[in-house]
Amino acid sequence: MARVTPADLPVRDRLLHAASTLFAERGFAETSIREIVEAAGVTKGGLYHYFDSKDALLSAIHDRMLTMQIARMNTIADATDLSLTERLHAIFADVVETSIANLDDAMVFFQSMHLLAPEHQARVRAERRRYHERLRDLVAEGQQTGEFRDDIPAALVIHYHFGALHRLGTWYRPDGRLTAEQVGEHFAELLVRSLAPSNT
Amino acid sequence: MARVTPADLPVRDRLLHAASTLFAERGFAETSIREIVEAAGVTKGGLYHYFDSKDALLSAIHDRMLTMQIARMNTIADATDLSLTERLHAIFADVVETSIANLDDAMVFFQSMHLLAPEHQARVRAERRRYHERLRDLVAEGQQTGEFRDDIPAALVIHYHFGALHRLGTWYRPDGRLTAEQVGEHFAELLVRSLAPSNT
Amino acid sequence: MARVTPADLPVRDRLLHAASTLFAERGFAETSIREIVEAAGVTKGGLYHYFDSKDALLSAIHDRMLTMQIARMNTIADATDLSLTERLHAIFADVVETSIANLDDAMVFFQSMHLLAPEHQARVRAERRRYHERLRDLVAEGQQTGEFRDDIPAALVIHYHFGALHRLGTWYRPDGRLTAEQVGEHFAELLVRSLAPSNT
Amino acid sequence: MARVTPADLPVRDRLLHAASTLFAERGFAETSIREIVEAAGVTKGGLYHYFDSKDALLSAIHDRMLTMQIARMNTIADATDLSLTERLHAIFADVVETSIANLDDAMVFFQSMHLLAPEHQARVRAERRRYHERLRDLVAEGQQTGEFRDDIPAALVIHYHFGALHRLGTWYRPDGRLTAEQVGEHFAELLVRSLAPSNT
DNA sequence: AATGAATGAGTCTTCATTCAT
DNA sequence: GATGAATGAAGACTCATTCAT
Repeated sequence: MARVTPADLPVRDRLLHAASTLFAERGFAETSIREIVEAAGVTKGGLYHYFDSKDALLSAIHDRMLTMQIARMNTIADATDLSLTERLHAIFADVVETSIANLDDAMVFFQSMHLLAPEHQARVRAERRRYHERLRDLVAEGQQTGEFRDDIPAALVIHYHFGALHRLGTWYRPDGRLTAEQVGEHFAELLVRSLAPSNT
Repeated sequence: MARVTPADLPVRDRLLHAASTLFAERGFAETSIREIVEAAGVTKGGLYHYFDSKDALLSAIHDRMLTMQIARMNTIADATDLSLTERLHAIFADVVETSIANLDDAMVFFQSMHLLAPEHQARVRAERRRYHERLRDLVAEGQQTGEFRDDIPAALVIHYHFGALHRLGTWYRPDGRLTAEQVGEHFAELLVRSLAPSNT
Repeated sequence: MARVTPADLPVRDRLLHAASTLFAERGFAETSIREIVEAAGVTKGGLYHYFDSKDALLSAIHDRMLTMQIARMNTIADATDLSLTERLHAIFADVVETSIANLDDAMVFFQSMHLLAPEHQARVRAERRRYHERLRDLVAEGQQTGEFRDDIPAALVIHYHFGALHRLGTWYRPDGRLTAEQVGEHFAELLVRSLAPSNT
Repeated sequence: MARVTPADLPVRDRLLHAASTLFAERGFAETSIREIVEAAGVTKGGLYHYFDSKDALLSAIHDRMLTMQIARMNTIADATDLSLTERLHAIFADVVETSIANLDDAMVFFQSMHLLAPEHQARVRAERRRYHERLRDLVAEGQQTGEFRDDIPAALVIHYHFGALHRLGTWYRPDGRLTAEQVGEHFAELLVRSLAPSNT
């Protein structure tokens, strides 16, 4: 009877919350529909009333994250009154903070893209690619202006630093020493410093 | 009848190779024993003659990677004639290169530690922790000597940069523009530069 | 498509009936889940909707018998207006009759206690032991009053006569010469006569 | 490496001994060939050199018991210088003692006749039937002479008392209070007393 | 005589999903 | 909107047996 999910939320949200928690904890394939409905305090039939399939649950979690991340990134990237360094710093610190704030969703998002149903996966991958490309372009722009070192391909730089983000869930603990803000600040610092042109 | 695995290897090696490829491609849970034995050109019973369980297959892959990585890292870390920067650079470039050289094994290793059978997992995690701690200590040492910036916790620095390593498999393609050596060099460069003390 | 089981019973009962028949006929280990569901006219998934495992099916059959036998025995044993001889006679005749009336269940019960899951087995054995002890005490009491011969240990006497009961299924045929009542009467007669004190 | 079987016996006997012990302990179906060869300190191929199949092992155990029991019973039954009561007493005491002396074989013999391969089973059943019929005839003869009560069918009497024999293995312990001789004596006593004509 | 690698049919069980109510 | 009984395909694993050496 243990309810890991707030009982006052609408049924659909309870299901999403339970699914996100369980997928993050043990993985998508290792979580059964039975476990999700039990955690959400709903029956099997109930789940299928709101979601077409187990895949649909996963898709919903992805959509939620993707929409939010794209919007926030674009907002900051559009702030042309800031330097490229400042914008990269702000974007990365922000995505780290919001990922920690929604750690279950974020980990599901980062680690199970390949499990999405093919057609949904294509869409998510496309939007994700655009996200990365926009960041890559910021880096490339800085490399042309001399603000950033230019001896490392911009795309690789983005891959590199987003790797760190994707693994947050394996070591970050909300009750640990560091706040989300601090981690965001540290990560962003490492990112921009790694792009500093050599002194010579 | 499609054989994705060299037919001249001993059966046990064919199985390990097939398992590694498939686990890396679609994940452990998403790969069935049937798929593995078909890829290896062996029967189901044959697999269970060499491995006690699907978990044992995963464990064998982990052991192979773990042993190699620890040995290589220690060798370089012990080279006290090199500066800390040089050693960190060499270690990271090396682990990147060897991970790319054994990309399937490496991705399985990095992404499915949590799926290992409990007792095996404990052992792997312990050795992995020692590995990280040794690297963290190198960073901390450099922070004390002033060789590295000291405003970011050493442990977080290690988590950060190994995140990039863990995600290699999601974007690196052997037939792409960059060789393993180049990626190793770039990654190591980003790592050591990110630790450069501020100029002020 | 051969249905050996009444089609009008609830699914759970059909499964129990089919399992009992097959376990009695060929043994627990020699009966497959597939055979049970085919005999019950149900699908495999259906069985697992009602029973957690093949063991659970066996346990359910045991519980049914155990509960009935204990209740009936206690009722008769409590009838202190009857002599010990009369009570032993009545108890044994009754258990023989009810075992024949539920011959499949009874044979499964008597012959496969050792196959029960450990924790269930412990409970069943404990209750069975109390059952035997109560009967043994009736015999011992009669040995002290002189109603029964006292040159043979009471516990051995019970083991002896219940052996006969346990093997009923190997020779009794409902369509044979003897009714359940007759067998019960004969068995009880042999039991009480074997306890008669010697004439000297 | 635990060898439960005397190492100095010929291989064939080691295998029979190991099989008998394991079949008696956990049942035929629950014992695997692997367990037998490990207990006997032999390889799988070795077993199949001496026995055609798992069934053949079981058959060999049955043959051993059957041959012995028939011979001993006939010897005593032929002793026409003894009364029917004396002969029945002697036969039953003897079969109890020899069953205890070879308890594993005996339990396998009594409890797994139905698992024999069909053609072997037919032969064993036929011989077993003759064995029972000869005993039944002794009882019937005594019923005609008035030495035994005649209100209970002779065949049922035999079924009854051999039931006790078949269950010996479930409660008899070699290290318990009673010797094989004592149990044989007690059992035979219960048998002949149960056949005593009524006093009236 | 003996080995042990290899087979393949068969076992129990899980699970996402459907549908009559 | 919601239930939960029922489905059937698929899963990991076991095991008696064979056969080249």
